[in-house]
Amino acid sequence: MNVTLRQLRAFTGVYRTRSITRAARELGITQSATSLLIQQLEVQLGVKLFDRSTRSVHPTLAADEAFHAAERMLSDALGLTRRMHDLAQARAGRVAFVASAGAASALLPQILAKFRAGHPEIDIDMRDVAADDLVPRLIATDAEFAIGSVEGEFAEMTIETLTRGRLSAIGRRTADFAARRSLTWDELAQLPTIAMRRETRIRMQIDQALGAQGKHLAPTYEVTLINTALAMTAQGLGLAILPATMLPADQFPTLIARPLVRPAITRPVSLLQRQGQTLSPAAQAFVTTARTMLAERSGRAF
Amino acid sequence: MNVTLRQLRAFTGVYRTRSITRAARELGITQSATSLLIQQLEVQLGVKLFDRSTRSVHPTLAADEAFHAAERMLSDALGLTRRMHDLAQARAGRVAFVASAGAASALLPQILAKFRAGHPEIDIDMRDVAADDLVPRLIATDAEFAIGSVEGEFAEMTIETLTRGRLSAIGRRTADFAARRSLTWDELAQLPTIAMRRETRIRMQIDQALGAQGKHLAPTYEVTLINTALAMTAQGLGLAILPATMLPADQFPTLIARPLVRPAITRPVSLLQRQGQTLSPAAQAFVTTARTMLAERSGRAF
DNA sequence: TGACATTCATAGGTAAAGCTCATGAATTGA
DNA sequence: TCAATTCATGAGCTTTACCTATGAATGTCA
Repeated sequence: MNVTLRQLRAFTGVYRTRSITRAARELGITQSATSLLIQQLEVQLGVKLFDRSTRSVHPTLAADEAFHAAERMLSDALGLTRRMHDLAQARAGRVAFVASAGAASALLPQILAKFRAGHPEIDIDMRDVAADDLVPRLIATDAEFAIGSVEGEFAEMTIETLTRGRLSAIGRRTADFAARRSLTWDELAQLPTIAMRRETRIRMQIDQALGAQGKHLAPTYEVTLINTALAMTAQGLGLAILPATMLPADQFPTLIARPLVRPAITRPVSLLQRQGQTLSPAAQAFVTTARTMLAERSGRAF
Repeated sequence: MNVTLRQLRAFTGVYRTRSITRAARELGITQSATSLLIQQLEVQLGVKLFDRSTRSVHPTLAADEAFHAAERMLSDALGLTRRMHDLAQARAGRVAFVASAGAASALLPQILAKFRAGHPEIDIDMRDVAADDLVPRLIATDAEFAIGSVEGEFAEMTIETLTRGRLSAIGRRTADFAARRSLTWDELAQLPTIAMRRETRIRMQIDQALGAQGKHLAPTYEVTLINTALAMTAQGLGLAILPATMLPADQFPTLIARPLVRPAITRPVSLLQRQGQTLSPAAQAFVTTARTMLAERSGRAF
């Protein structure tokens, strides 16, 4: 056998109280059990720890030395359990994840704000990357999950769609535009539009979906950055063609989104995890927050 | 229940080897026992520590954190047992004791040298005090024992006589003097003598013992320090009247001691301990050394 | 692709440990 | 001197710990 924390607890108790009986009361066990624990420890360590008469208990010099080590181990044990419980309840910890640039700019700020409010002690490490890098970065780094738009399947990955962003026309809140419930792509052809460049993921998906229907998008402006498109829209240069999820409402309060139909094109916002790896409690809490917020958002019409 | 060191040992084993089976082998228990220990620990801490499939074991982030704390506790435990075993075997530690000035100067140097040779890692704290202070200092300080000449009994003290120093005449190794086996006090009266002053313990004992026989000591010289007496003797000024134990043979190689008889007066060299207090292993070892060396010495004729 | 080997989890039984209760011995204090 | 307190010990019971055996899943190699 070996030294146990029980024995050390009994030992520090007796050392501090100078009494087996009192220590036993503290520990919630009987005096005889405590007596035995001390005897065991003495055998383990090969040292007499207390000079005991039938009436009194006096620590030896060895006990003086052992006391500090014992206290340290016990407080380590307590610290460990406390820390782990904090982690378990997401009162502490760290969330590291990957987010595609689009999600990071439009969706995540609100989620982060809400999560922080509920879990102020949790460190957040968000790595925003280009869409193509989402999965590679999740695989290669210590990120626990990824949020972004991906198509298809990946080996060793779980993919869960959190919400779908409908491809929408985003424009200023004019009476005319606000009255519309949706626009068709054909209607859009008559209007000045701002779309992403052909190299971007979003644009590629649009071209492909429209092409399948024999249609074709001829935007007035083509840009690389989402924010540029939105800023131009806010200036009244045209309607931005983007997933509604990519409109940060607080940043562009004058803009509203109306879904594009015929065909309706949707892009998933997905949560990716490594298969067989449980998320840390902190990450779980974060994902839960994200799920609920995005589910609410899905309920609303874009 | 609570976290146990067993569980932590299993945990660090599995963490390092990434395998329950291998860890079990290391620990010398079965795979199932190890599996259970990990499960228990997870329950205790409220955290999942490993992502386990039927084939593999991967530490979680919580495990990464817990690992360091666990290792520290285990190495503390090992350090504690090692340190205590060292203490137990007197391979380490500290001996604090009180010695009367006489013992400290004549008897203890050799004992210290021998002890140090056998126990080089033990710190020695010898407090040399006047004879009257021997017991008070033992009571008041953390000294574990005292060595010196005491008469009578003391409450709460164990007294063990290690050797007895016969009151002797100490003189130069002349053919004449060396031939003598002993001297009587009456013979001494004819010779030049060097004795301690009347205030000293030794002298008081001499005067008392002689007085009981109607005799009287009239020394040629009276000094306070033993060393002075010996130095004077070495110069041939007379015979020093001292316990034979107080002649450090190596310091005064020219001097020899011959017992004084009619009456023979002896002074004990005693070991004093607090009753009911066990000595530390280091102190025990020291006392053993002292006992054997002084016993040998008693065997020799002074 | 299918047989095999490896690995982890679980269940049942047994050995060991841990605890309580009861009792005894020593010491303190009234 | 008697009562009260305190520690140690032994008997008996309960809980824990462990091992063996077995099952389920997964990776491996022909």
